[in-house]
Amino acid sequence: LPHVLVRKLEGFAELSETDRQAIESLCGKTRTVRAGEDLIRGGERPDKVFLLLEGWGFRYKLMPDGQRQILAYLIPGDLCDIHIFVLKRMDHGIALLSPGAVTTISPGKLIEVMDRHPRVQRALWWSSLVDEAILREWLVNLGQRDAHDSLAHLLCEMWFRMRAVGLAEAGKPFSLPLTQAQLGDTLGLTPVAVNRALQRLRGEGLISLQDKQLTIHDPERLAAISGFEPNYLHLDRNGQSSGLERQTLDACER
Amino acid sequence: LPHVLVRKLEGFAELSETDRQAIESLCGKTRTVRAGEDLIRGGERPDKVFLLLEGWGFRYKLMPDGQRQILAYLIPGDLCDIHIFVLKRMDHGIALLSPGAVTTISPGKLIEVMDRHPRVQRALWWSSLVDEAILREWLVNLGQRDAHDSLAHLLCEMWFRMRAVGLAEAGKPFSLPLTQAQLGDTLGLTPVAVNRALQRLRGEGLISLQDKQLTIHDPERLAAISGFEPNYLHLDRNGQSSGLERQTLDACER
DNA sequence: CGTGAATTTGATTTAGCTCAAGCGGGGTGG
DNA sequence: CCACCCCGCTTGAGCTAAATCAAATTCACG
Repeated sequence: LPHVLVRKLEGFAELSETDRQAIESLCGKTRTVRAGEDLIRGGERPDKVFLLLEGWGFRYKLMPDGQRQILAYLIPGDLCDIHIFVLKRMDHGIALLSPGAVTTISPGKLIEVMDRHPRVQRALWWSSLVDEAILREWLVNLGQRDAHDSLAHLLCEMWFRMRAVGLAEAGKPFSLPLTQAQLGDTLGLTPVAVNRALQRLRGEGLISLQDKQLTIHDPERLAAISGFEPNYLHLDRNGQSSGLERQTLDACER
Repeated sequence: LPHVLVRKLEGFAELSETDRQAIESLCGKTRTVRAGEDLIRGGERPDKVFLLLEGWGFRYKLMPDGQRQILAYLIPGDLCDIHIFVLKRMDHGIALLSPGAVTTISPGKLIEVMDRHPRVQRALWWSSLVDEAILREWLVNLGQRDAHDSLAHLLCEMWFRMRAVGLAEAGKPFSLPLTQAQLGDTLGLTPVAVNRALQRLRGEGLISLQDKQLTIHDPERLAAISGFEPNYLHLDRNGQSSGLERQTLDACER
């Protein structure tokens, strides 16, 4: 089975066999994690990088009144995160939504691999740029779109992301292990607003969602109503993931 | 006069004299930019990096209906941006809010300097982590805080950022060249909601804002009501900006 | 089975939107 | 030099999407 991180990074850069081996050598022992378990909490000093192997995770911030804002979803292959170990303390927490598995990577080893394998470094860099682009698009969701449209947009995004790592295909249902309350914490809505928006999407024949399995019946229409433009995910390299400009690539290569 | 980018990066890492010279050598000829002028538009292929020398800039996305979401503010010393030249096309635009000046940096030269000056590279990396952290905090603003609190939070943030580059000091007014409509595009509010929230902040004796000059009369109270916690800006290195953990620093140093 | 969590539905309230009108000041052109 | 105009700010009066409150129903799991 192809390593989940290799698969993800191959979406961002062409990797050699030794690149692939280097990536695989990063991983330590895997650890299973219960649903809801924190990998790290806001304010803690991170000393290792987690790689999510199975299940979904999420970044979050807690408000003094107990409200929660979800800042990102992590799916298999995502690092949590490549670079935060540079900073003294986490400014947010990371937890699992569903039971899953992670492996830990030591910062030192990661830096070593990045030094020796520029293509890997570039792929990691790229991937963190995509994370930032997603954050910007979520800002648009919260700032400009109403409940119905922002939910539609989020579902489109998750479908594209899952497809990019081989966990979803056109026309088939895929796993979306989120409660309506968690969707609400993502979009700044109450659970009841999420419920009604979901009803409407179902009524419009756009999606089915039951038992945490989401089916998107009409991706084009769903994208159209929500203004979803997949370019921000930078996934257009050979139809999958975005390519580098040649000159920049060469420059990076030294 | 100390170079604006040097000053900013010194907030993130201790730099040697040669580091400082390398940074200054990056800059080409400066160009003045009119208020409202685009540096780059969404969808374009970036081929250079801009460094903002004077004035305020902002990142934005346009909606099909003409609505605008502001994604970030850029103040003197900010790069727009260090790394986006890796990606094929901009997924957002960058423009100036006020008349200003920029200089352009070639990607190749930047990569060369980063290779030769690891401390500079780390400072740039750090600074992009802070940008991401700001994005996360804005998400909390839009998702969880009401108009009054999110406006208060944003004003706190801008005060801290301006202070960190020496453009504001405690008790004194500083330049905030934003219209109420632009504040609205930032916080997902209409201009009239912004106006009323500003009135209330003024009425509470927290701020004065006239002629684009903002005075914060009671920073503690303003921070308290909005739940502002400056740690996400990672500015605590010797009271200014956050320090690296020793071991990580050494690891990065190779 | 039973219990707590997740979903659904309904009724009411409200923060912020929309629409609209007035005001002030700075820049432009006659 | 003045008149005009445009833009940003302010204020007022409804309106509406989503919040809040509440309860019923279904579901997952021990």
